Amino acid sequence: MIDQDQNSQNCEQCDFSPFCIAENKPVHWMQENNAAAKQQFQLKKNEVLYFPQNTFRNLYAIQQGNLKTYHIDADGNELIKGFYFKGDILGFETIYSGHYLLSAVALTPTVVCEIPYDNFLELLQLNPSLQKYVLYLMSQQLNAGFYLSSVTAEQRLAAFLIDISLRLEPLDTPLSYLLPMSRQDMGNYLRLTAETVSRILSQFKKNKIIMIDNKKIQILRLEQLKLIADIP
Amino acid sequence: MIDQDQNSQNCEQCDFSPFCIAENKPVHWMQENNAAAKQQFQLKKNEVLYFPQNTFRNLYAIQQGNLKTYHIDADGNELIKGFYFKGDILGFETIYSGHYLLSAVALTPTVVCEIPYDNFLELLQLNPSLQKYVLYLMSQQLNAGFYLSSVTAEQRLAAFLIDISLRLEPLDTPLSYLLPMSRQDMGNYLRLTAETVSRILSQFKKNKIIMIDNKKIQILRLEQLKLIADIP
DNA sequence: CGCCGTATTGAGCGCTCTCAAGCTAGGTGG
DNA sequence: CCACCTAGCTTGAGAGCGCTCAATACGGCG
Repeated sequence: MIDQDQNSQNCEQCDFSPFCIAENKPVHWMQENNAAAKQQFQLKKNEVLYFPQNTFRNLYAIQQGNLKTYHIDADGNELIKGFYFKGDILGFETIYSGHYLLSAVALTPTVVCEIPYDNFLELLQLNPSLQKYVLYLMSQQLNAGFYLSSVTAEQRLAAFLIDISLRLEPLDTPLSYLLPMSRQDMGNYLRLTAETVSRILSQFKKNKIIMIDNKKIQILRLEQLKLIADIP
Repeated sequence: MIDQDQNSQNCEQCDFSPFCIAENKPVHWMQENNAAAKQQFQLKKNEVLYFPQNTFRNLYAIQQGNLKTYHIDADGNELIKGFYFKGDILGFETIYSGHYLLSAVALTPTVVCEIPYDNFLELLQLNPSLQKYVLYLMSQQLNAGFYLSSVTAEQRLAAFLIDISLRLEPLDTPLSYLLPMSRQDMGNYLRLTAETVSRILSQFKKNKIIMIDNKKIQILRLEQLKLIADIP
């Protein structure tokens, strides 16, 4: 829970304020919770938002920060299903199963707004433009990680760097940003080992396609990277 | 276009009859098209439903048959994004981009019903239970092919065989069905070559985990297959 | 400043790919 | 009806990409 001022400040910029701000009177959940801040959570790095097998009740809108969703396979490998950044909605994939199939964990300090699914449905019914937006978001998530089907490690990693650059907020320079996840996380998402990720990043750096120093990265030759990634 | 009798016969069993049958009077599209059959298409094997870059206007409900969606990468490889069977809806992933990003092709003789997206939105707004069902379907598609993140070829193929068995209609015997796609298609979906698919199927057969004769397959030891696939 | 998780780099191995040669099944035409 | 024909499937041998294991370097945080 965070203080009211910080909350309302954030909410004005949030695409999902209709879910949180009491403009939409008919939602009984709003009436029971006269302060929207009550639905907001702050997560520290590595803190868990939900576990698999938790009963599905809420979607989560990311106000600030970054999360990953993953599950652990029989051999103990962490298989990352997706990364979620500011403005993304978490939990759509859970609707059909009724419980969370994955764990969701904060990669950095993160603020999320909890949206009870029942209210979500109600609000969609009342608000056609919001409904259209949600279909848009879900459609976008259906296309997430399309590059995972690429054959080589280089292709997938190149496409990944471009994907992240479009979804994260840039630093000072265009196409420069901070990777919120570890090499291991990148590998667990791209089906590569951390070593392979590191090796290919070094190779991109050597070829002056990117500048990289630990988490800080800048794409120097976007066209070249797109060529490798096989993205138009 | 097919004859009225055959059409209405099919529609009664279809979850999406609300989109097609004139029970829902307010949809002006229904009023302009007094015969639902006009929206139905028959596709022969290998016939194309839509191409990439075609403007997105319609969703497609599969009445009968099987399709694949794919795109061709820079090296000419066909990368298959998904297989779609009877009862599935095609086109959700296209909502956000405004045009079809993939090609959709029939694997076998197929019947689809065309659902104009504008009418779809209208109908969702009028029909809360349908809206819930659509969210359910999209959520399901978000989880499709979760096993593609598995590491080994055996894992992915084992999971694939189980997935398909659950989505296709069984033949005479439980867990026996006809694979609607080629070895090459399976490989293009699972990121394997046709040779590797063939080799592993032969190996499963040798180990009496499955019975397989060309397209006809029967799962003999489901538990064993689940173990390999790392599925609970 | 020292610790420990994370990242980098190297050497060797193995799974899957490539290339190639038979084999099978289903469709076509004589 | 059967011989052919072709696309798809199977199987084998060898090569290469990415993995495993290992050692070193870095960097964030106490």
